[in-house]
Amino acid sequence: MEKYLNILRTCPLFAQIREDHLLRMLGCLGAKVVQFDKKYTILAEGKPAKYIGIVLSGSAQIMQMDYYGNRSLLAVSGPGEMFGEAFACAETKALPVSVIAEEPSDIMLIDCSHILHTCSNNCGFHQQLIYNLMKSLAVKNILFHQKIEITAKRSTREKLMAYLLLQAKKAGSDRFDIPFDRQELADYLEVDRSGLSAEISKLRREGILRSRKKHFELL
Amino acid sequence: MEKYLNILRTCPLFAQIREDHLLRMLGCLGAKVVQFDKKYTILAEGKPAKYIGIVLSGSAQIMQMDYYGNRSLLAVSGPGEMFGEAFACAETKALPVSVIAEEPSDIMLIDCSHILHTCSNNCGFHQQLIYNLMKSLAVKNILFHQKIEITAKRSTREKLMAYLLLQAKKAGSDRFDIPFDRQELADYLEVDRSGLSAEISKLRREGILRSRKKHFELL
DNA sequence: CTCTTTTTGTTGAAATTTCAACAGAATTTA
DNA sequence: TAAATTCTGTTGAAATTTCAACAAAAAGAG
Repeated sequence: MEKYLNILRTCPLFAQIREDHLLRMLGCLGAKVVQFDKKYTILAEGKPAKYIGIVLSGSAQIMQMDYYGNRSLLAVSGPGEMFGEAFACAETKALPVSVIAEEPSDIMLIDCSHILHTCSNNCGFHQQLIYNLMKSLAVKNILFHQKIEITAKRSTREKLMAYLLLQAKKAGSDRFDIPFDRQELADYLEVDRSGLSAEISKLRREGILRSRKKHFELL
Repeated sequence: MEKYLNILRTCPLFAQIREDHLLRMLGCLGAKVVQFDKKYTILAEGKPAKYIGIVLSGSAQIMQMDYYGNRSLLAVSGPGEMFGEAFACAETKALPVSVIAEEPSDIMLIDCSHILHTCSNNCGFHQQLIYNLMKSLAVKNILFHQKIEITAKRSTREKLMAYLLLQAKKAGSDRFDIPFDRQELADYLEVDRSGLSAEISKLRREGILRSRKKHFELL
């Protein structure tokens, strides 16, 4: 567990928690670490939503599929980031999403009820954890909000530009890499992949951007 | 303030708070009540996001507009429900949405920093409020999630049916009323109003539903 | 009750998206 | 390195959505 301390320190769930307390706390919470190979399912749709996941290495895609295979990519969590906490905190019966390892990943799983329902030795840590969860959930809300703002646009071009402008702003530069390949970007924007490729080419021809695979430059 | 107690009791922010403590707490939090006429702006896009709003009577629409007037309706809060808490809790600089009174409404506004940063007399209430906020944010996350699940569908018909099926499930009956008029439903589903009307007519002709204004019956 | 305003439904044309199929590039595997 | 697989860009046809304009219905105002 010690080898993960550096990454756990960056996890917002453990903000303001002293490092020497962290290890003991993990024991108290029953945290366990599981390794997943590329494309393996970390949490499966329909299963009880009891776990909070923390990416220790690799990355996790939160996705949803409808009855006829239309994939919707909701978010991607990288090292130090959490997933599943909204469903766990709301004590949802069945998970409406699947979480997939994008690459070989180490994932920490914590049974959320251990955080929500304070243990017998009413340690002050619980209060901090709940505060941290509240903060994280607020931020997640805002991320969802941004996704809605982007996908609410009516055309592929508008969605794409809204997304790229946001990425540029986040990167603080007109040159940046996105974390998606074409299919994933299409799934995130909720559009057709081939139409997305066509639109990117069009923007390139119009001199609005330059791009090569995951790298983009806005001109 | 007393006359609002009945509705405040139903607000998830005050879950598990004893009624006799509630009034004092509201004073401590600097809660104020403001009345808004129909279509008036309760919170304006771009302003600092410091307030949590609670609908005491009437209802509030959370909406967003892009540069060319495409409206997107994110959510509607009715009596006892909160709005703006995600932005306030995340301490967002500028509000990315506007909140509009759908009808004449009484709204309670609470400066969120009074909840987040515990006051000198470190009352146990703060802990409960933060726990309640955490729970509410988790639920809001799930609501956003449902909206994404609906609007991720590719056609007007699929979006509409996904929405109606969810409403039917929520109502526990195939006959139910929706809280939107046609334009609002179109704004929520992120589709064109006239196309939505046409689709509803088509579903009616196909014998899949019956509807009159805001009332729907799935057959 | 009448007049005005708002809401809803219809329509056809224009624009866009989706779909399916394929070819070339890039990457991975053996 | 060669072969196999995955990813990306292209294309044209079919399906859908948006847009604009209008008429009918319903709701609100005086």
